[in-house]
Amino acid sequence: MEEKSISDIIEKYLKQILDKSSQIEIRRSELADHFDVVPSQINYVIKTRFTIQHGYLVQSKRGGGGYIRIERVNLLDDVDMLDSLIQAIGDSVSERDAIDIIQTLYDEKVLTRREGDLILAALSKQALNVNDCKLEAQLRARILISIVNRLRYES
Amino acid sequence: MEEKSISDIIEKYLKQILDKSSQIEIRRSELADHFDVVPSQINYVIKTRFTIQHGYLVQSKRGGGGYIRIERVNLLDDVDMLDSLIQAIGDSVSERDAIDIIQTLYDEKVLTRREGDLILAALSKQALNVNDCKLEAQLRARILISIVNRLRYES
DNA sequence: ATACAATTGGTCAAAATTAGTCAAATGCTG
DNA sequence: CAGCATTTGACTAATTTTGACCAATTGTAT
Repeated sequence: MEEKSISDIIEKYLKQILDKSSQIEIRRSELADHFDVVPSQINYVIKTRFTIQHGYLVQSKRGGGGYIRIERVNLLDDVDMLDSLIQAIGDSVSERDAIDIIQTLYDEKVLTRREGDLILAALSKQALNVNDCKLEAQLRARILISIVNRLRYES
Repeated sequence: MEEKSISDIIEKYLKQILDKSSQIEIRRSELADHFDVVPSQINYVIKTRFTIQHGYLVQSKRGGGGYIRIERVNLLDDVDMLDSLIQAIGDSVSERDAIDIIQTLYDEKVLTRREGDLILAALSKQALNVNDCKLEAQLRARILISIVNRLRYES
C-alpha cells in the first residue's frame, strides 16, 4: 500500500517484530547493512516513526555492545495517560504530530475512527491557516489539549 | 463526449482505473511523462476533476517515495444540507452560534452527542483564545467548515 | 589507574527526490 | 473580441537519503 521508500520498509519490518514482542534490540550498523543503507538512516526512521506520539519508547547505548532498544508502550496502562499526553503535546504541535497523536488515540481505542477524522479536520493546516506557522502550531496544541481534556469527562 | 483536451484524457484514464479499484496511487512525474505533459498539469486535472464534490479524496506525499493517492468515497445523502450550513456559517462564528450549529447537527442525527462535545471543545473560547475576537471568530468558522466538509463522506 | 585504541550510536546539514503553487501564455467558445 | 479553460514553467515546500564529524562506552597496554 505505501512502502515506497526504504524508510517505510524498515519501519514496517520493525513494527512487524514489535507486533509480537513488545520490545526489540537492534544493532544499528547491522540493520543498516541488512537494508543496504547508511547507519544514520536508522536514526531517521526511528526519529520519524517511533516517537512517543506513535506509542514507542526508544533507548540506546553506544560503545562496545551498544544497541538500540525500541519498546511498544501501552498508554492506557498509564493511569494518567491523558496527563502525559498533554505533557507531550506541549504548547506547539505540527499537523504531522497531530496525526500521529490521533492515530495513537485511535489505536488505544480512546477515539473512534470517525471522531479522529473529525478532529483531524479541525486541526488541519487548511482549517488553522493563519499566515503564521508558529501561531498555527500553538493553536493546534491548544485545541488538541482542549479536546483531550474533554475526553476526561466520559468513557 | 469527445475528449478535446489532454486534461480530459487524463481524467478519463484515471476514472477508468477508479471504476475498478476504488483507489489508485500515482507518481506525478510518471503520469506526466506518460501523457507527455508537465507535472503540474496533473495537479490541474486533480484540482478541477477530483474534488470532494465529485466524490474523490486526494492525499499525497512529497520527497523520496512520494505519491498522489486518489480515493473514491461515498458521498452522503444530505450534502445539500451541509452546503447550506456552510453558507450560514460564513466567515465568522461566535461560540454561541457554534453551539447552536452543533446542536442542529446533533438533532439531525449527523453527529453523535460525543462527537458534538469534542467539536465544541475544539471551538471553545478557551481553545481558540488568541487575543483578537475577530480572528477568533474567523478561525472558528474555518474549523467548523473544515469539519462540516469532512462530514460529506464516509471513508 | 591512565592513556589510547576500538567499537558503537548520535547529530546535523547538504543533496536528492518528490509534489504543490501561482501566474503568464495560449487556446477555445460563444 | 471577451471570458473562461487549459497548458507551461519557474519557484516553493516536504521528505528521504547520504556522509562527514561528534560522543559515549568498552577493551587493552603500560
